[in-house]
Amino acid sequence: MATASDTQRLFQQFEPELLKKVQQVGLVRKFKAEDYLMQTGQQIRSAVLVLDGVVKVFREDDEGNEVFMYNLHPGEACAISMTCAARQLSSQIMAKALVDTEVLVIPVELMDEWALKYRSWYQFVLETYRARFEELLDTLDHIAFRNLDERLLWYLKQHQKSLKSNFIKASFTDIALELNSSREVISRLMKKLAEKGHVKLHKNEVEILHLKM
Amino acid sequence: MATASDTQRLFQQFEPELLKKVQQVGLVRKFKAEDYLMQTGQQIRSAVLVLDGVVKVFREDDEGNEVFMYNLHPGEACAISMTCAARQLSSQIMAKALVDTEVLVIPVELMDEWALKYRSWYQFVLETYRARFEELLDTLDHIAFRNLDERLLWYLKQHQKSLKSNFIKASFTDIALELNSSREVISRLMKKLAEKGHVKLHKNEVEILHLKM
DNA sequence: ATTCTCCTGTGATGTATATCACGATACAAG
DNA sequence: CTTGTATCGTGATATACATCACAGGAGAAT
Repeated sequence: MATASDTQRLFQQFEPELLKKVQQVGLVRKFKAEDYLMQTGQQIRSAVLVLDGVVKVFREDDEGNEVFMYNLHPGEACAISMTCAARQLSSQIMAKALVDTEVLVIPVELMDEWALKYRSWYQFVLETYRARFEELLDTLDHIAFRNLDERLLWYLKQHQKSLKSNFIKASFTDIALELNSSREVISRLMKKLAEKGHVKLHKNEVEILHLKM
Repeated sequence: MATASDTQRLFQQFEPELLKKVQQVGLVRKFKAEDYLMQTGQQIRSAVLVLDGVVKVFREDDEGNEVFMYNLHPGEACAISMTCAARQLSSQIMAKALVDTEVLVIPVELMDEWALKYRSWYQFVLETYRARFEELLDTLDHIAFRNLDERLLWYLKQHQKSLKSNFIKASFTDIALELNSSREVISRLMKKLAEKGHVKLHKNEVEILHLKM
């Protein structure tokens, strides 16, 4: 459970007055692992700041295929929620808690007000955009230029970093869905990684032993 | 050549005072078709607003492969330049004039000042981000989910719309580069499109006759 | 006119990945 | 224990696309 001092630590770049307001008006919402924070088509009415946990942001097409966009961690915010909120638009993306997660919800009306009033809030919004944009570009690079084996490695690294754990609880079917591939292919690639000693395979779980960086 | 009244028309959402300032301090820079406005690694010191022409924004990897991101049109701005400028970072992207182009360059110092002072500037920055982000997501969708034939059609449509012309001056080699494919493959796909009556092929030029939308 | 260079067309072949088909194993529920 | 339901492994085949090899044509330069 995130405390007031956690908030302070995560957003220490905020001016004291802004920080106080954030704590006053921000609504804390909790999500269990696997819960959806946002779904395609859903109306957005507020900005979302992550306090604790990890949120996977991704895109889904008509046939249920998905593309991973990026993970959000404590102290980070969803860029989409910020701009869509500002214009009352509906989201084109999905957001899902990877583990138990807490977020701070800021009503849309305040965002505009704060942007004009607090330099640190404006900077935060801008930095959020810049960071998400760069992550999205990184994802684009991988999809455009890399083969599946490299993308699988990338996937494993991302999860290791985001979850701060060497154990990834996911079936090959899950992983295949995230990478727009198929179970059989993931199975074969994982076997190769296991043979090279990079991972150890368990039922419904991949243990990361050592990934060359 | 873009006039003061063009600027006014393109950015009519700006408050009168802001518009005046933009015209006062904005530096007009002209680029010929094929000129680069920005290259990977280059330091960014200003925001760029497009007044006239079309600017292609794309990414390039180490081996010279590229991914198209989006085109910028009059009244639009480069999101990358905005955030990177704000943090004095270097760009990870390339920007190139597709036709003769005029842009308005705003020094980075003013961006922050204006954001706190003019609501319409802040809105503009936010809207720029939102729009570029969405376009990037669209691109991501195409690369992740579509086959080359669909992506080629998409490419043709984009150019038709951006250039407001049915004639695309580009060799198959150029197009292949933009789509991360190869000349031979584009040649075969174009032949199919020509057989279906969608395009007519000329030397170094593709004429769009009728694209199913 | 000759040569050179760039653009295009096309068959043959290679490679990465998807899909199909099937069997084996593990765990949960009855 | 039995049955059902996910999960995983693996060979065979199919598909999209890249790459190779080569040839013909168009325009620029000499």
